[in-house]
Amino acid sequence: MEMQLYNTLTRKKEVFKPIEEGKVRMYVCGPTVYNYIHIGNARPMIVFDTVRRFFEYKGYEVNYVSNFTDVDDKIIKKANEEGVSAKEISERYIQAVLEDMQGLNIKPATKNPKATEEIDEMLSMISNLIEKGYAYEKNGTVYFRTRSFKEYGKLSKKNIDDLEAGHRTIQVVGEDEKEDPLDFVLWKPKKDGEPFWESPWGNGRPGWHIECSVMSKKYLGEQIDIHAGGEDLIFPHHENEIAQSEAANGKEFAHYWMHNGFLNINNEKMSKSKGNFFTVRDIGKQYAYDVLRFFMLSGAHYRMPLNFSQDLMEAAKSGLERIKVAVERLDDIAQKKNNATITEAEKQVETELKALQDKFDASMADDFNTADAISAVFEMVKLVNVGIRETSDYTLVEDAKKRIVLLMDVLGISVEPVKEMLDTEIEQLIEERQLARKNKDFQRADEIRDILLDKGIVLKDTREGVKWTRA
RNA sequence: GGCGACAUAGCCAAGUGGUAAGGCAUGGGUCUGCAACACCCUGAUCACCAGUUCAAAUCUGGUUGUCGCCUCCA
Repeated sequence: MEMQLYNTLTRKKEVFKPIEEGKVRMYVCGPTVYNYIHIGNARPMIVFDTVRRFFEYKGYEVNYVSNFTDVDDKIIKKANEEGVSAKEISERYIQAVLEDMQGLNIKPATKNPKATEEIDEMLSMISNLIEKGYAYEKNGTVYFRTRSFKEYGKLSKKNIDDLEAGHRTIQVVGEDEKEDPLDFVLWKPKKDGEPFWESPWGNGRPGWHIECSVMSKKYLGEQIDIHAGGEDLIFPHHENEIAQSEAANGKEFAHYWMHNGFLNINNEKMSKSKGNFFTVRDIGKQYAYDVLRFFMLSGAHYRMPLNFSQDLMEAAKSGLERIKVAVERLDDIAQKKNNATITEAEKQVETELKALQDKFDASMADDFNTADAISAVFEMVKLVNVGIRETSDYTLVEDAKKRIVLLMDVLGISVEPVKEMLDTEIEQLIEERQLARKNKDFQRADEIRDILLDKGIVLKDTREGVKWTRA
């Protein structure tokens, strides 16, 4: 199947053609680890993990690299505030990010390089850029000579002269020593109390942009298929990466640039000052992580802005529940292992399920239209709710269930019913209640239901028998 | 000032030339001892104006409105 994805570089949807047949090399800019990640950080993680899962579902082997920026002004600031080392801060939050990602069902990357562990390669690329005349050193700082890279601005579609005009009013430290205000830092000298590494230009640390160029090259090669991140990274981060990598390697860096839209809170940009700043953990206290993931994938196309609110999360929660309940029902019916003849109507259900899976695939293959793909899943749900009965042959039922579970897995959401053993005490109470109901002793039956409710067990008398959930 | 995006039912949202997917909510119904859950059914001519076309939400031009980037930021 041909896959199309929107390439920021060309501002068009393009047919995906991998560098190496059957393989995808993708790099996703990861977080700077100075705090717990917020739900805005979670969007690219979820979106691009889903991109990866779809490629894998289609048989591609994906080499997925995503970095941790573990040396940075914000990390150092936080370390100073707490009176601990920068390393302690970054390690603490890398651990936290990994936990959050696991909660969000984000597949572990093939490699999560850390900037501080790749310093040698950074020095080497910087030296290379200096040798080729693309960079220069002044008082311990190495700058990239922006105008020397002729294609600068090709990703963000910025005119280099407009940029310079815009910058004129902004005085940055070190501005005077730059050859050109547009030049950006590859290596900066250490200040007191900052972590540093030795370099030919004195002790210091790398600039932000060079990290990704280096880590991408080391783990994926000089040319990669997809480079992804939030849309705010287009300029200057990704523009600078292109300049560095293409100047150093002499070939096109990434074929496809993918960017996700921003997440807003109640239609406003999330910021600490507005008090609408939520970490993934904050939300996790109120909603299951899969609800957040479902919300991100169903609420809007990945390139569009996505609004976050309590109401929208509630809607996502209800919608996901609908899918889960349908799968649970199929699972219950399948357990019965009915052997029955498959009716014409049921054959039709199978045919339509197959068609809906094709619809799902087509939507995903069209620039990862997850919202549209999810609508196909909902159509499957309705189809099986109506078309599959208690007495249906179990092979049919299992097939239907597997299909829905599979597609939801592509989206990184597990809808497989979780089988939990009830405590024997609770089990006995439920049995006793069933007996009471049978004898029409409804007073006792309700009493038992209340007892269980106190323990957080909600009973549901469904057509398939008594079910329970934890409140 | 430069670059760009968006405007579809109460809400979210898909759809880029052939006559409006899906979800949430609402209302109606089925099931049930009751309740809860669940399930089924239920709604829009697509910001506005002009144009192209046999045909436009979908293309072109304009208007209005909302938003993003241009500075650390997913």
